[in-house]
Amino acid sequence: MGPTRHDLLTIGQLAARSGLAPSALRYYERMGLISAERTAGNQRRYARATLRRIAFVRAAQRVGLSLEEARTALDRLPEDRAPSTAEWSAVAVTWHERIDRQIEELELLKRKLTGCIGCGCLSLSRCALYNAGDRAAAAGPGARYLLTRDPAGGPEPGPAEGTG
Amino acid sequence: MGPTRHDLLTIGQLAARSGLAPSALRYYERMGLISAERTAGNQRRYARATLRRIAFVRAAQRVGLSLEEARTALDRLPEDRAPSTAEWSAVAVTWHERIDRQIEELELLKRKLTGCIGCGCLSLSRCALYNAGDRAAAAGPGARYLLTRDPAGGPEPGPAEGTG
DNA sequence: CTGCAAGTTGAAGTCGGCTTCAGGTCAAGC
DNA sequence: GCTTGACCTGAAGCCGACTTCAACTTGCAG
Repeated sequence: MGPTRHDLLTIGQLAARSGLAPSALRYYERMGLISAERTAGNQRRYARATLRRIAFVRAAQRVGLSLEEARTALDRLPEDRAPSTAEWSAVAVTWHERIDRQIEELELLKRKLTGCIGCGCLSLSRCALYNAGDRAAAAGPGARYLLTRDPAGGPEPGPAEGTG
Repeated sequence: MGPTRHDLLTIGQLAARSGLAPSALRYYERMGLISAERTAGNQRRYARATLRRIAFVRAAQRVGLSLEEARTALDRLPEDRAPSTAEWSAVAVTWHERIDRQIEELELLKRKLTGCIGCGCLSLSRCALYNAGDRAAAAGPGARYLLTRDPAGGPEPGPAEGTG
């Protein structure tokens, strides 16, 4: 028994339940994150499991993954049922590590910043804050930061730290 | 005395010393972050203090500020000399707070993630990770994270990698 | 004086994650 | 059967922080 008609959601219903805009859902579909059946009239109808996939994607984003990375991670989980504890915990542990790394780097930044209060130098060659020689600082065009700002504020992509 | 000719840097020299591309320096100028004198032939010549301004901007970016915010912060520091300890510490304290907030949110996220390992639910309505009711989660389209990704050479950030 | 690297400009392109728009179609209540 | 609102599509726009491009000018070594 596949999903009955009652289990299928229109894009509007899915949008309401997931908190995402219909346009975002269509975008997710283009990105290969979710999929939908179609009615005879070509309208999307989503299975309930789609809600779980969306939950996963949103969680992945919170951890700092791009949609592309989320898609990769998603491919490792079952499509039509809730992941087992083992399956989910494998993912969660990885995410945990990511978060720890991010926190670590922020701690480092904080320490350097504190040092800079003392030195007041702000020179390119000497300032520890500027020269923080960690991966984040040296990271190429792919490097991004996960930054939280006040909701009232505008969007805020991280520094591009591009080296060329 | 003002800067002598020897103290003035071409855009290429400034780029080499700051690690930024010339195009980025021109962009910073358009954004009002730095400025330059011009030669008779209209080429930019930068005072050495510009290096300090750039250092400040890059540091600001690391803390998660946009260039616009960096400009605002920059306006509070002296243009032609190193900031005093008091001046710098006022700025640094603010940045410190930002970092602390970011760390706090990551810690929260981590706790929720840990909880999710136990529950394995990943349901939109119940998953604490998805529903993390803090500002970051609730923030609309403007919400962004400051995410550190591995540079090209680094270890794979692949989710769910070999942790199972 | 010549030759060429390095500089100049404005305009357009890039990336990610969407939103918005225009113009047309579908589903369902009355 | 008609109306209305939800849905469809592809294309374009948006944000920030840049880069890239084309076409042209400067500055300096030889």
